[in-house]
Amino acid sequence: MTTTADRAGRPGSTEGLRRQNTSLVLRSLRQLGPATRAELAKRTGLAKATVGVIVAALEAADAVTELERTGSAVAARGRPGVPVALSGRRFLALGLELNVDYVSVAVLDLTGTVRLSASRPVTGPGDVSALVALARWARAEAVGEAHDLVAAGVAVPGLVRGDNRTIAWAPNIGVTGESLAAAVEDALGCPVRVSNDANCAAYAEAHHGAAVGVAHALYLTGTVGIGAGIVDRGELVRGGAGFAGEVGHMPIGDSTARCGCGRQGCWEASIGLHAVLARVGMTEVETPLATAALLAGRADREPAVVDALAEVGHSVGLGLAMLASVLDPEVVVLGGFFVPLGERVLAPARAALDARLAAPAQVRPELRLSTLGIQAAALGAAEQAFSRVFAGDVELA
Amino acid sequence: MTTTADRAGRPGSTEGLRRQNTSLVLRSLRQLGPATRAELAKRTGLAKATVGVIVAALEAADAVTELERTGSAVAARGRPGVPVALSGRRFLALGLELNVDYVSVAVLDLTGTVRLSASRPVTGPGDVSALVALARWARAEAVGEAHDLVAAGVAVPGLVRGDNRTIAWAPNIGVTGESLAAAVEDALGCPVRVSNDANCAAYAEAHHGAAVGVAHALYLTGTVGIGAGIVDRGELVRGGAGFAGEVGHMPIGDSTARCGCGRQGCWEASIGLHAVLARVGMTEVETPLATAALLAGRADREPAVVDALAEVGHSVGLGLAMLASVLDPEVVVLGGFFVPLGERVLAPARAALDARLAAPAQVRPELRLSTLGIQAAALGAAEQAFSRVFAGDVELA
DNA sequence: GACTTTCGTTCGAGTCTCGTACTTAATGAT
DNA sequence: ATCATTAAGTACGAGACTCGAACGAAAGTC
Repeated sequence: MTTTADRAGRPGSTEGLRRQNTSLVLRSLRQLGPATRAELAKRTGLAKATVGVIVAALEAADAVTELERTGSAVAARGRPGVPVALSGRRFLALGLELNVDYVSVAVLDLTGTVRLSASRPVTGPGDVSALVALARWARAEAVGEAHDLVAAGVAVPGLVRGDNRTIAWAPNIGVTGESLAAAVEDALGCPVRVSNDANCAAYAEAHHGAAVGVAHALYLTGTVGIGAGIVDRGELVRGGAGFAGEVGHMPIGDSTARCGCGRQGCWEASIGLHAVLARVGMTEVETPLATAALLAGRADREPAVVDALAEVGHSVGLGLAMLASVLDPEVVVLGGFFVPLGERVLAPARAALDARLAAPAQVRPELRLSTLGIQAAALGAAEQAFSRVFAGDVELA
Repeated sequence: MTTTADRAGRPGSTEGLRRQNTSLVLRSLRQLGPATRAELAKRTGLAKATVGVIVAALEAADAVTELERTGSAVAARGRPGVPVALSGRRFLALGLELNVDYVSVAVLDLTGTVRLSASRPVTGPGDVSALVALARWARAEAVGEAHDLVAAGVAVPGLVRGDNRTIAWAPNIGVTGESLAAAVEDALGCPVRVSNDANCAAYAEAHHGAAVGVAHALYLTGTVGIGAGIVDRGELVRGGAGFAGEVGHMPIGDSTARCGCGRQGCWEASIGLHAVLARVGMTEVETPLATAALLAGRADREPAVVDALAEVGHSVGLGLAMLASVLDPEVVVLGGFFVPLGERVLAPARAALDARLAAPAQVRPELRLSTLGIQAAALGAAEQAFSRVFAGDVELA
């Protein structure tokens, strides 16, 4: 059992202090954009001299670069400062996703720019060798000899333990244990962390997508199953074993609906892809997203489909009401097959949510659609790989 | 809107480093008990010399004391060390609870010992002057001139904003805004933080009660309403506005049950005190706890009551299944009127929970009864007041 | 061209942690 | 009894870091 003693328990040396302040500068540059040293001092509260030293070290490590002074700048009074920005020249992070019908990869640089992003369909579920091949290809393509790969992350649809390594249960891809982490580590030669796909996607939306800068966000993904990722105070809520966010089998919606898990009344059985298709008498095509796009097309012509989607939206809203009561997020992002369905699901979900808000003082969380699409999980995995840098746990040198 | 930039954003000086390491030593003493300087060095990873300096400073501030060498110690080889322990001599924290039918107070010293604990019934709901009087009395009684009051906390049944000051909505006590915080601050002359009562109780259980040392715990309180407190990684999950844990009005259980809030199907309408009493045809006596004790007595004689409580337990389990899916706690603590009802509710709740666990890999969270009773919230408020000390945010001097 | 304003750096002072060496206090062997 | 051994706690100097003040540099303004 995890105890509170684990947490926050490392001794701090002066070197640690340096890392801490360095990460403060890095975060400031990442979140608030380029700035002169003087501006950075104001932003961070550090002394001008300290910022100077830190920036010099970062510059030497090729983590930041001085920008050309923009001629269009407002003519200020004194000596103009030279803006410093994060540099994408050296440090990269890599994110992978191993899913049922595809594998994908994203490479991110320190500035947050996506350097490479690709998906490939796979024939069988849980094709680890395809993932490793994709990883190797991405490494050769985007990283090469000129860059340093800081770390990598792998997103999987399944339960991953709190060690960010061990897959406890992932029936859809049929991979368990630490073998996946080991295989990818071997292929890339850098530290690898495995995470749940919804958690990764949530992290991605909170850093790049529809919920940028939001500290308390909830991400709901719809594929065949339903999964959630929870961001509280900017950090993922993982739970005791690392299994938080497994919302697909909560008893919500139609209590008679049979679920693939063998029980009745699971949320997934009301709003999962198969449930939606059953409602409108449609069969699945290649991917959930393609299927949903087709469905959205039909909704333009058939009022019955609109009604069916409204019912789905209602169940979505009911579940979100539950989650909002528990977690009080500022923004809820819907991903997966919900994106093509758009307002047809969102609007009734909002209505159901409004009807279910606990207190007058409580504000309905904003419902948004994912902007990252299928790349969300891989992107989030990459961003998570950088998180240790921005947290000051690891040094750029 | 809160953004991620708020978090973790203070610059670190060498002085801050010192505070950080000092808090590391304090936490080690609090969680793992007294230890010699050498043992502390091993526990924390700090150098022996550093621990010596830190302990000397803490001793000078009367925050720790050297213990008499226990004669019964195993005869070790070299020079025996002198154990150092947290001292209760100087620093105290005070916790208050303002509730519908009572106010209560708890005073805690640095060692975690409860120095004073008292409850008083009040005539009208939200009797702020009674709370202030109790606070003054406790200050005179337990703090006096000999001690330093580090900080205080107030627990209230209602929605408190993330600033830990502003009450946004608390219909049961009819107090809103910052007036309560100001009144208590004025009476005590130390910083005051206001929090939700369930959050405080959860914090108390995680530090003193049924979930000591558990990093991921969920607390469920039953009074007239139902509320939850969420502990993740040892810290309270507050949500965007600070309203996380408002689980009473989630749509769970009997979907036709009418709730006091005007809607149907709220969890509270199935497992709240009034719902339970209605099931067995009983009326409320003075307090929820007394009522539940009476009810437990009836259950010894009347099988129908046992059945009714089993139904309640089932609904409790259903809701906990939901919460466990979302949050994955290691331990769930039930408080309030659930305590007297004990296994009569717990056992069916466990059964319902087992039937609803999402994945085979998922372990059912342990269900326990609160051990702190009515004092939980006040105790948690006091403990929270100390949290800034143990986090290294504030110095003992 | 002198003045003002602001940026970035230099430098010395002050803190803090750390490793080493040293002193102290106990046990166990001779 | 005496001395080696073992381990705890302390003293001290080295090294790292941040900070404020002072200073030089690079603009615009009068």
